[in-house]
Amino acid sequence: MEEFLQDLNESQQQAVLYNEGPSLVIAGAGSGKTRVLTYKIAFLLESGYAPYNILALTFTNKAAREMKERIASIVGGPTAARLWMGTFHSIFSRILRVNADRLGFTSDFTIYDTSDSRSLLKSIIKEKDLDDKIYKPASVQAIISNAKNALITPQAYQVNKDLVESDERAKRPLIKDIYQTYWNRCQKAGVMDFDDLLLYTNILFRDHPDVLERYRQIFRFILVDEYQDTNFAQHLIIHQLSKGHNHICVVGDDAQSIYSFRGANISNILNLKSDYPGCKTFKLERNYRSTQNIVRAANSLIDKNKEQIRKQVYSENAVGNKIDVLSAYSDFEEGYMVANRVSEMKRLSKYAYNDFVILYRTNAQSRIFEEALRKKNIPYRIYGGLSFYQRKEIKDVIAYFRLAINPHDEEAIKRVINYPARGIGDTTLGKIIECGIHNDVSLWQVIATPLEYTLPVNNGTLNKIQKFKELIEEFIDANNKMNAMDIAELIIRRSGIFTEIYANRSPENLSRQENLQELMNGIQEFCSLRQEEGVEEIALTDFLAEISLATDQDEKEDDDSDKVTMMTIHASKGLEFKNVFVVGLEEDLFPAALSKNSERELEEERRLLYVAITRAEENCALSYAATRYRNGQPTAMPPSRFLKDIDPTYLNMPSELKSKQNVEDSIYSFSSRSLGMYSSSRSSFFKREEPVLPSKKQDLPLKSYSPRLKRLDAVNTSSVSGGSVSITGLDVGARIRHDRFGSGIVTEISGEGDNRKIGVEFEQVGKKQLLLKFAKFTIIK
DNA sequence: GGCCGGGGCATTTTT
DNA sequence: TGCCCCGGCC
Repeated sequence: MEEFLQDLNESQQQAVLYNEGPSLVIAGAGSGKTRVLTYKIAFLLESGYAPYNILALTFTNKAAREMKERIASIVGGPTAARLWMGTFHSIFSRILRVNADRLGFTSDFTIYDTSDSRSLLKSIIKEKDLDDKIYKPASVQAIISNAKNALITPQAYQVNKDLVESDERAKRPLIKDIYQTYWNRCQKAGVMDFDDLLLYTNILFRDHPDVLERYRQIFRFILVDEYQDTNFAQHLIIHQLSKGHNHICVVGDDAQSIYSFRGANISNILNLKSDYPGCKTFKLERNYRSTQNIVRAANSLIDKNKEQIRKQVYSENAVGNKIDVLSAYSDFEEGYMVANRVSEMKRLSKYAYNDFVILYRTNAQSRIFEEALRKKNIPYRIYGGLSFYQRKEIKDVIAYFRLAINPHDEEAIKRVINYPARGIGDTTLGKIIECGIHNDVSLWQVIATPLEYTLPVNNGTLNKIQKFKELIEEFIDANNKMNAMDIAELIIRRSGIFTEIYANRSPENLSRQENLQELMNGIQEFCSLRQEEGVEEIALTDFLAEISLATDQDEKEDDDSDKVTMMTIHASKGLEFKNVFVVGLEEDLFPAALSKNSERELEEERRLLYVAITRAEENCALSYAATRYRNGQPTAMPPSRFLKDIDPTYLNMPSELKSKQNVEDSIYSFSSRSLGMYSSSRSSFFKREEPVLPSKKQDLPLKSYSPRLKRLDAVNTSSVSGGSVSITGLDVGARIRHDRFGSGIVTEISGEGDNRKIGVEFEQVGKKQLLLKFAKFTIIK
């Protein structure tokens, strides 16, 4: 440990060593926050805490994975693996599964992602004959999500005057009913959405003190990363768990709180002291990332925010260049200026394309930079877009997986009841849904026993439904007997998806085939990882539990080619680049027009720019355009007010801005749904009488899975090599090249027909099993 | 079921 | 200006 401490500066050391009571570590940008967190955990382990007594929460899978790896390198893999480390959602979904019976769920509940819940809301709105122009699914979803994050159940919502009146004012009085219906439907279907995972955890702890007490005993030390991004539900879970021992350390930076629109509440960190009396604050103020000019410029900007914890972030790196402010006539020209600068800088210095990032406020801005870079032959990559698990073909397969585990899952049923086409169209589905609502049962119950619920369909349809039911039952049955890999295969084959997707070699199908292959590789990798950890039988449930909470946010590690990066500022949090371009610094774009309603949101926009600037290690440039195509129209754009917020000492201003003051001193109007709207019900949450949910007796042992699925490739490459057709010349000893795994030697061949697989010893990645049906590789000799 | 065209729309998106 | 969704049509 001694030698580790030498890696830390004074304030980092203090933060690591103080563990007697609650502490808050304010970690300025680039101040070595992760290092403190990892060393602190290592230190706790050394001071006698068992790994399974430490709970360490992060917001992203990626952060959890990285921290786990770093801790493993200090204390060893097996110890690190026993830590309770993961995202809020993954850790508490594990806890919910173990205690599901207390909440009227089974441990097999499935998880709705954002699009599932939106789709359910859509159908509810339709069923209620409401106008979806007024009850926009997305807005309704946001309102419900906010309510859940504030721990307001439908019952509580209905009696909450503020909320009900606010909805009435907005001419949407029925939101409370939609919420109630949505809630009931999720229960019937045995599913939870992302927000439910946190809300039900709170309900579990509130209504079952014995459970809370048990976890208080287990989690003897709690650490939370990125605390500025916690919402009320998360805050309360932590508060409940740490009550008593108060061994809690939260790390964060209020200046980097940029997710309030997702429910994050900056006051959680600002007011931490009142929640944890005696809380010690440590400030990590030395920035190791950026030049002095960049740090000072960023400081001068964030200084304009009222709501913040004051700190003195400083750098002892070189003074560095001033921040360039680039003024363009048009968005078009802005693209060219940036592209030109990239090539100039690359030519004049030793920079690689990887050293550059273009950060924008909205995804729509990327186009123009793409064009400009392409014209100059500058390679680039764009982050954001459809994640792997959101691709249609993947969602389809996963819907079947979900049904094998939880056939009541409504959205999964809707998705695949007629995919591949089996003659159960919208009309029939509509009847099934109606019948389910009428009898207060799940769709699956109607499908399983249509006669019992007098489903009004003809015999032909009844037959088709029967077939579908048998199919799903086959999967359920198989799921009880087979491991993840085998059942995944079975599902893909028996559902008809295989036939569908491998029917022809159209480009779309080829891409689907690749994605399907990728999914199988993902399961494969998941299984082999788990096997390495000594788990023999890997159930599909475990895989599903993992990927339901996986997003594709992780960066593309296997693409190490030299490219300029483009992404939104939000996506850039936590990353660093030598050279940063922050583009589109214009009023109504950055700050966004909608954020000008309130000072709060404006401050968040300012923090967003702070985050953007502090990504830079060596150079930073801010650009704006005087005109920009917006909604088809060329629009005059005044420069962003934020340009005035930065101390000009650290800027190279264009002469134009120096002379005339066209940054308007605008009058903002404050309005509408302020952040306080949910506050009235919050504090009383733990006292409120809630209808106790019916409980079912079912107890499952805690499954010990460690979430770490290696990232799947989300990018469509167009290379295709047919391994699925002919396998002549493929024998033990043959040398093959695989798209992903590189080259290797075939060491064994096994299985028959569709099950035929080969074992390959790859040079880079070691031994892998490949299903011939799916594997794409070429035989080299 | 798939294709086409019109209309509405257009912040950010850790799980 | 583009994109996405829906409705109408084959």
